[in-house]
Amino acid sequence: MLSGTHNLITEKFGYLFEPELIEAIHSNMLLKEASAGTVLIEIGQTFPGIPLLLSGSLKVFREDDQGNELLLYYIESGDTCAMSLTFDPKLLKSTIRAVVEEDAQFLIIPIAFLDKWMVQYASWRSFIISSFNHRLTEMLDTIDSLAFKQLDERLKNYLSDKVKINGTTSLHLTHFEIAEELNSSRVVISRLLKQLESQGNLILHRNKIEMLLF
DNA sequence: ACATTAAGTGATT
DNA sequence: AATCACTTAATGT
Repeated sequence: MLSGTHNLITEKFGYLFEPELIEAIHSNMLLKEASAGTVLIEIGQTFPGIPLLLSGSLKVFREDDQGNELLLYYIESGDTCAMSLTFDPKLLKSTIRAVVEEDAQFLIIPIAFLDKWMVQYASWRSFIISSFNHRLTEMLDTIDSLAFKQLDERLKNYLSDKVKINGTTSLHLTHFEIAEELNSSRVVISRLLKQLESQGNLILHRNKIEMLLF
């Protein structure tokens, strides 16, 4: 009973879920791992179930009809993906793309249980509701970042998010990669970064940005 | 030494 | 803020 995965689940979710629920998760889940860069789900694909992230982090993208990517939010360990929380199996087509940011371990829980546990476990119900809440708040942040903030503000937010997510101030990124994620162009990003460098916020290297203030 | 790829820059829209 | 055209710098072969 005390397998490694069981402990892992208890460690991440034990403070939230009652033992019976942990037990139920344990006997119905699929444990998966994926390394950085792996595309977990593409737009239009069907979710096999809902994911619970145990370690690592994911980034979630939206894409417009011309194929432009836009970073929506990050998912960290202990989180689930609110976009996958549909109760109607017919609606389980993904409207987003999820890519592994840092090597990740996660559980897949078949959708059937999502519904069942909602009525069975109070802790599950509040977990689902609070992750909706959490995600909605975060989504509002990105919305007003898009609507009201200039690109240099978005870039600053992007960089400090990276520092937070990766737990390091030394970011291994090219200007081109940043431009893609913010849906801008490489030249513009280079100029803004140069500007931030001259303000003493960071130091630029090839393939690397050292963050000083963030 | 040469090729490739990342980053920097002035000019134009 | 984006794009073009070009330069310069870093890195791999």
